[in-house]
Amino acid sequence: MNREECAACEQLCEHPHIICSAKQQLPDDAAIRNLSELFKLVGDPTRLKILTLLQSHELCVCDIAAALSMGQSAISHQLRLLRGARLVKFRKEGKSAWYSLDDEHVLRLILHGLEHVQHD
Amino acid sequence: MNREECAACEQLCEHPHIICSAKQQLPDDAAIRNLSELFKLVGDPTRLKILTLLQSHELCVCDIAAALSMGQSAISHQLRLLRGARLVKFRKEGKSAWYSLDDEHVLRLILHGLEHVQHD
DNA sequence: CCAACATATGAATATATGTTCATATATAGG
DNA sequence: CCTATATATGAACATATATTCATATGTTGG
Repeated sequence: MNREECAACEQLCEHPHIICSAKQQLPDDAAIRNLSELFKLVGDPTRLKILTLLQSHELCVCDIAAALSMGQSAISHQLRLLRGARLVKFRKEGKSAWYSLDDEHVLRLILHGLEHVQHD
Repeated sequence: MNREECAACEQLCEHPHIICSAKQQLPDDAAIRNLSELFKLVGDPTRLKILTLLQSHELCVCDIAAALSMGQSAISHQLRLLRGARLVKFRKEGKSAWYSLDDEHVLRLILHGLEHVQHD
């Protein structure tokens, strides 16, 4: 246990031991930031639907918009966020942009969460 | 493939087949809502830290606040959200409230996400 | 009963976020 | 070239959200 880290605890509350041992379980700041950003991205109904739509075929923007009955612009904005986090990738073909999942990891995460939601 | 569902597609865009087959992969609305709420809850740095803090010991509110260097009120508000989604439970003992994870599922989901974040 | 303490909660505030609208860019067809 | 189409993007707006402050509730010890 780190002495300096505990110094603050002892003045502020009653269980410095517990606090310090719990703190060691915390991932570092970068991991927390990245992880919460990942979950936040998947934590929006529109983006969640986009990702599950893409689970087997690539789709172009207008197809996604039509499938979700939403405007093209809204979808495009969300795709930008997903692209930025490398959750989706795309290829251009003529006027169209075909989007697909960038790795299967995310889909597994979603399916994992789905089990959780459907089981309880 | 559902005829009625496809009717709209055919007027609006170019690939009705793809759209309709992609749509079938979508979980129902309730699942999407629950799933995105779950991910949204975990998609906040403070709540993510709270949940990982709790992964092995129960903790009282002031310990969590001290461990995260945050105000008691902020933690209490977040715990309420986590409680509402049954991600944490608590027991009262005298003046203190001891919080713990309500099931291990969530923790596994978080660790799963952590792999994703740390691997790329 | 009173003071000290732990927690909960409502109101207020600042910030983040999702969608829409208008428009820009780029490509294909005539 | 000019038009139609697909996509991207900036600005604006409405809504959601996280934290803080003040305060309420409930418990313990004197």
